[in-house]
Amino acid sequence: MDTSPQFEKFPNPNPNLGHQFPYATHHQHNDLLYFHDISNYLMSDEGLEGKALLQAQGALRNTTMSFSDESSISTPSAYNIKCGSKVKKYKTHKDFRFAFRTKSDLEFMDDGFKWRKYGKKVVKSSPNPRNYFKCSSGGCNVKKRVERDREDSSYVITTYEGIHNHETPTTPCVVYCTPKPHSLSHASFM
DNA sequence: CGATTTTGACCAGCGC
DNA sequence: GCGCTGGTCAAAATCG
Repeated sequence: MDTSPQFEKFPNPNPNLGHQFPYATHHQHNDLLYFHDISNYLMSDEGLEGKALLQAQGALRNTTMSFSDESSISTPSAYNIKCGSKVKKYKTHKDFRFAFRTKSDLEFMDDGFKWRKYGKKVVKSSPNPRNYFKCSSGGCNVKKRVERDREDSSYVITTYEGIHNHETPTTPCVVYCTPKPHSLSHASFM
């Protein structure tokens, strides 16, 4: 199952993959929303649109996402993430962070947005270097960090910080999926 | 030649 | 206050 499945294309007609994703939890210590098993569902090499990605992920089982200010969907004034029975409110888009873990040979996956790399750092918590990106769209302050899983370097951990205030520059949202045996190295996240 | 990446330096936060 | 650590800056190098 691990033989380069990320290029095996299974176009998903429905971006709201909700029930197919296992679950999401909050990281207790840094308030990070973690989508544990998205590694079962691999991203398109054509890109994944940001808000659609969030919405698809927000449709994870037991997880819903809503914008409290419906009049301003592109730059909502607040965000609510429901994860199981817990609801986390984010005051600003800058507060909003989430991470997911994806099995991939590719170091950096194309999510449909244009990113500018601004740093690379070897951190003590991992033998693999962490890469820092900013959205290169003017006025958009979304950042992401990309690093390989310290316990299994065939996985890439991507952390997004903030929500884009613009549309994706490329054609969005086809999610390819290949089931793989469950393995969760972040069991401590609850 | 402009955009992007690389990489060492710098800075801020935190614990001791 | 000091040292450690993670995050960011910015000049130089590289790329398209």
